[in-house]
Amino acid sequence: MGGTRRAHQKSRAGCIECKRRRIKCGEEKPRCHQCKKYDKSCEYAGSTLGPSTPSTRSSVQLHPDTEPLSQRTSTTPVPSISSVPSSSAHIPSSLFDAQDLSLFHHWCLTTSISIVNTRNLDHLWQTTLPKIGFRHIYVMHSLLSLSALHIAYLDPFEKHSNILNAAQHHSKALDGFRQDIDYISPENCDGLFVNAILIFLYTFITFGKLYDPAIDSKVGPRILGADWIPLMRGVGIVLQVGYEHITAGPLNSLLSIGNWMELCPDPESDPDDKHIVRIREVWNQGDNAAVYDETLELLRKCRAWIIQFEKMHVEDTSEWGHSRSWTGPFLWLFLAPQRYLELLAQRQPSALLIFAHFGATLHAIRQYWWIDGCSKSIVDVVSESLGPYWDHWMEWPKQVVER
DNA sequence: CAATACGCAACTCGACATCC
DNA sequence: GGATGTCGAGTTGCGTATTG
Repeated sequence: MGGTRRAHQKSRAGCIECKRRRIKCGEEKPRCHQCKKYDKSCEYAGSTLGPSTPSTRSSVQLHPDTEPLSQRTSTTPVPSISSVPSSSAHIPSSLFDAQDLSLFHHWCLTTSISIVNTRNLDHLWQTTLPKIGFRHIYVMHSLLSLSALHIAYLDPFEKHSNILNAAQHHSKALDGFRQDIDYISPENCDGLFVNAILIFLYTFITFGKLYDPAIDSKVGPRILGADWIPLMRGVGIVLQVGYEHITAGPLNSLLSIGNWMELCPDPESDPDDKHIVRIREVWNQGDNAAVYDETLELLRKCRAWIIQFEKMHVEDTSEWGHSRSWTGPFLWLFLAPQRYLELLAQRQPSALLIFAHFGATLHAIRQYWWIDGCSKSIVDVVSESLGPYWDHWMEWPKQVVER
């Protein structure tokens, strides 16, 4: 005791173990010096820890009523699980507030089995994903955000507050994703991959039926890729590094692409194929024609993929493991050429037109609640962006989404 | 004696006030 | 409006007591 203390530089993002032990963390990644020295598992919080978030040492975070949900905005850091470590062994239960636990309960009982609603795959959403969520807190945030959106979808009276709550969790899920993607390893590639899918679902849901102009004034840019195009690149990086590990693990079934490679667009089984094919006239021989042609062929394939499941008998889909029609949009978005996504971001008319036809294609799988309303939003936003000059080419997508 | 626990000084940073 | 200062809540990690 006595004397002056040694001056020191404070870190702001030390690892969970060093914080718990109240010792200096050098923040080396993937393992800090202290954790290496004492052979501890070194985990960094999956979300940004705002300077004003309550101390992780105090256990006062079980306080659902201290801040009305309606006052929670994306710029107001929500106390509670923002600093939960990514290891289940280190999650103090007091860091979850009662509302989060309620959302988790809803995920396990209801939302998880509503995503694809197929017996063979429900287990993955209901059990495997929460397990990954215990290891990677950003995945847990994603699960909670989808759960909140699902409640908002089911109960219009609770819509506004649940959408706000979902936005909070989504923002933390994104923060964690951004942090972890710089350190892809066998330990986190499952978490990163599954989080990308969940973030994607979130994006779809929020510009579908649950779109709320009071909360989100920039739906147009979001629908046209402001959110999901950068995410697409992230998924590509995760799969480049972790593909073998993911396919060898519990998420294997999410990566299985069945007969996609052999699938051929078939005008006979798709009566609307002519509407898709005809938009080639728009870019015929012009700049980027090859990119648009390739993207359009992928879209036709995506339609063939969805249609084959519509026509399958239940016993056939069970042979497949489950109906995979819901994966169609993901496959198209993921396989679309990078150049196409750039052209879409630039709002080139041909790219927008293809995207509107993709929107119309989504209409075929609107039985999934998370896609309900997306097709109309996409077509509306594209139509507004293109203007009346393109109405002739937008006729069919507009018709489809009004059905 | 090394590892762990934790009191509390030092520090950070947002909010607000004041001045230019 | 921007720059600067002050305040105080919250966070970090030094240094020491305790434990095995």
